[in-house]
Amino acid sequence: MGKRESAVYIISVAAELAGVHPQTLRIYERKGLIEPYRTPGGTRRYSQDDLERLELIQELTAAGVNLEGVRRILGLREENLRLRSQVDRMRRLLGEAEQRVTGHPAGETVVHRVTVTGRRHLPDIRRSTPFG
Amino acid sequence: MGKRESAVYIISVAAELAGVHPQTLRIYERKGLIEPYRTPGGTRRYSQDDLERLELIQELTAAGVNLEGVRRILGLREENLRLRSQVDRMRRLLGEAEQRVTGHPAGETVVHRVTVTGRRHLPDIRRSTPFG
DNA sequence: TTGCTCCTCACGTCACGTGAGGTGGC
DNA sequence: TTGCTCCTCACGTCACGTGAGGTGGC
Repeated sequence: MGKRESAVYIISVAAELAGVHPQTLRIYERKGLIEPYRTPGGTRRYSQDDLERLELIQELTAAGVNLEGVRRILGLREENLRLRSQVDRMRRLLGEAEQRVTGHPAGETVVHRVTVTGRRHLPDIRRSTPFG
Repeated sequence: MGKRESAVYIISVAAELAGVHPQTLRIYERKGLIEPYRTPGGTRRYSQDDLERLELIQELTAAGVNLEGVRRILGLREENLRLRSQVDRMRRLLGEAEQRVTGHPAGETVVHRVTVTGRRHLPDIRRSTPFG
């Protein structure tokens, strides 16, 4: 969060863009929700990523989540995204592995074949619904 | 939550076991954190699963998360656990698929082989750290 | 100097836990 | 009847956002 080059917004601008009080941004930082880059002089600089994170924070607090809740939810969401992309990657690898065995491209049938051979169900990721 | 047979604790007992006020349990229910079984007469009955969920809720509120935050965190955690077990299952399937190709059991080298053939990294699940 | 930054302290509002008060069925 | 249940309403505390007040560097 807050790479030197991309951190371009001073706190008043970031606050205006996010629609919050500058002091609110300082509170968010103290509570560990966001960590803007600091210039050598000690002033905060917010990046575009920071602004997107602020938008998420706004959504959650508007929905009634307090700051400690927001902090944990952001962490869990990140972890969740990591796990999702990992599942996607492994699903692709399984398709490729099957193709090497059968000699033709993987389709829906591949999932079935792998399932049968492996004696296990391959769960449908589309079932997992994102939260909040 | 709250299967008929396993829901054995009346609210006063559940509250005592969870270390909270009975009225607090009613609040948790109104906020959608927990849903005990109801007898035909309309009284609440809590199961062992409910009590474990209450313990989680206690941990989170003690850490300063408010009830809307708890509600979402519990949902995200569940989803997270589902994703983790899905990754585990697919990892096992990949090992089995590789064994069929190479003719010998999968080990650390299998991960490497699959990675090379698939031109992608197989992320290490042990990297993903559980949250709060 | 002006307008920003930094910080801390104080107030108002709201969420939530506790408790009281009044009801009804085993 | 006693002790539980159900519900709603009220109060106290705390978190958080807003704002003021005083500082210092471009």
